[in-house]
Amino acid sequence: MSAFPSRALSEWFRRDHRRLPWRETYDPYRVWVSEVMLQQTQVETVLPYYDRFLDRFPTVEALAAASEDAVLAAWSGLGYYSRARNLRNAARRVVADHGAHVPDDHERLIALPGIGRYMAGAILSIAYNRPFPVVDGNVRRVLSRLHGWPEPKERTLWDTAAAVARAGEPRVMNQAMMELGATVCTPNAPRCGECPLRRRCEARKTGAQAEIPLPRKRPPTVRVDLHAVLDRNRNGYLMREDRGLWEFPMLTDPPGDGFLHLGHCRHAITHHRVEVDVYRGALGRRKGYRRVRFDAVPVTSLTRKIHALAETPPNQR
DNA sequence: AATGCGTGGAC
DNA sequence: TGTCCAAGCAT
Repeated sequence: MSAFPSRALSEWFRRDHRRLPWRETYDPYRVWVSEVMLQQTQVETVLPYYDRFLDRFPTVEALAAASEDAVLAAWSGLGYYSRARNLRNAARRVVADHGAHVPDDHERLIALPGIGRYMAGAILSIAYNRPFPVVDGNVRRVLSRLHGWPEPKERTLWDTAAAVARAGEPRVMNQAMMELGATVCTPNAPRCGECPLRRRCEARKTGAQAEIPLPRKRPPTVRVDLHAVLDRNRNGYLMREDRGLWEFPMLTDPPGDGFLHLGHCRHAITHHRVEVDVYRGALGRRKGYRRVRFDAVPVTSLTRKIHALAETPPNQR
């Protein structure tokens, strides 16, 4: 077994990595914020949020002192809002229990809400340059192809990633693997000609890049028809707020007379001036209806518009 | 272990 | 236009 080509990889990273705002510092708090934002979220999406969020909450103390509403407002549009609530709660604990110092040991990091094995490894390696592994989707794909594993075991991936982190400067090695997966070893049409690992890559040897790694089995999509209730009263439309997100009440059965199905009323959103009534909790969270898969819901594209409208003060409309 | 979480990009 | 997909964390 030949050694991992750490030199080729680190030199490639130092030369070819994208210059991104969160790569201008190793400040643990900033690294942490970037990792939370980037979780399940693409770089392009995060870009407009990152600096703004840190202007608003420049330190872990500032974040800990902020209200949940203020943090959610800064997160609005990024999705996965429990990330923002966990981040704030974790910041409060860092201030209360660790003297506002982001922990530099695995046990204390992973005990914080919203920090799992990946994020602990990312903070330890990138901020503190300690040799802890990271396995995200990018690393998984790069390692699978490199070693020719169509269905890699988690255990094997983490063990292999740990060896990678130790093969050079941890913050460079880990970021290089993720950057490689994001920019070169992409899911479709990987640019193998530019890859610093190409001479060792098993998938490339056999031309099996497209089959490695195999997609994970997904449960079949269950379709559920949902009806958003568009209840126009004299002040506007009835809406509810679910932890910072505005939406129409939704029912599995068609609403009765006096209500309109949103699906028939798309124009209403853009053709009327919408005033928002806050409708809190009377339907219960998801009670009485189920949302099985988000993209099976026919009102998603409107939710964002509603959210934007709800945030605009009435005197600006 | 299987599932929900929100958004945006690919096709 | 709709449908699928990404891929970390908590539960």
